[in-house]
Amino acid sequence: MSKTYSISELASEFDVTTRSIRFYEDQELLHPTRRGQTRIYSSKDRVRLKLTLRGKRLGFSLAEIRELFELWDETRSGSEKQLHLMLSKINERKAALEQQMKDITMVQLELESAEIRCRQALEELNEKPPLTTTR
Amino acid sequence: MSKTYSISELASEFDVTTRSIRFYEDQELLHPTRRGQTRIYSSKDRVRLKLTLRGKRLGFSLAEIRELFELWDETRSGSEKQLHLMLSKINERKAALEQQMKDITMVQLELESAEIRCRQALEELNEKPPLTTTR
DNA sequence: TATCATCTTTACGTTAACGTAAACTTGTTT
DNA sequence: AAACAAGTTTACGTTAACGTAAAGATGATA
Repeated sequence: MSKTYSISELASEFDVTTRSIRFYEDQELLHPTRRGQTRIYSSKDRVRLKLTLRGKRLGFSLAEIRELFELWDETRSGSEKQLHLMLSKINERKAALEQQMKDITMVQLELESAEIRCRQALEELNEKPPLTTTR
Repeated sequence: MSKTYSISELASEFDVTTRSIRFYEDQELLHPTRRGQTRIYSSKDRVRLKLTLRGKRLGFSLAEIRELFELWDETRSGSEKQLHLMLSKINERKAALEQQMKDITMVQLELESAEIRCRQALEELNEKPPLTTTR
């Protein structure tokens, strides 16, 4: 038997609420088994949770994330058509991520120049201190 | 006088609805002037709209974007305290963006390997075609 | 002058992603 | 046995970011 996790273990490891984890199950992103009425999470579930949170950080909706999971599952034993569909989805995502990279780079540049302007303003404040605080 | 824009000009240029643009004004992200009751957007407003949309693509909330705008405006004639606050905000954002970069890189790698696996599966389908379609 | 196209305000509706509360079961500790 | 911790279901509440009428003002055009 490989390792399993309780809901609160995963919650604290990834710093999310149990409510969220149950919600992700409701949205069919996770499929834990049960012992009695208690949820048991496999390491596959753990990976899925990790991927889910990463996807969220990237701005994907839960529905999109689910779509990707389902596509991938279907692809593992998929027909040629399924495989081509998966490939096109993959390329959609790749294009979106490239756009995001560009956006981030732009904003980083803007932040850089903003920082420089801030530091210059600070220097000027120190070179020409207000009269009330001089001497 | 420098160039001005109507609401629908900006809407079509950036592919957003006029509803959104008015909403951004409601959230104090834009501050167009008026001619009569009609909104007139300056090129500064245009830049702000562009930055707003870019920020959104990066997962910033409108409130966060507004906060950045306000900080920047206050910083242009700011006290030392304001400048330091701005610097720390800038560094917060930089750290968040670096994390996003890492996330994107991870997902890109995963997409790459997924693509490879897809292509291999396709090759295998062609090498070993199902009996029903052979000859 | 009538009809548009474009703009406006007001206001209720919608969706996603949970938060929060209530009431209950199950296993463990005192 | 009583209390406590951790889990459960059910269900209503909340926030952000708009969508979607409805009803009216304004200037240009047929």
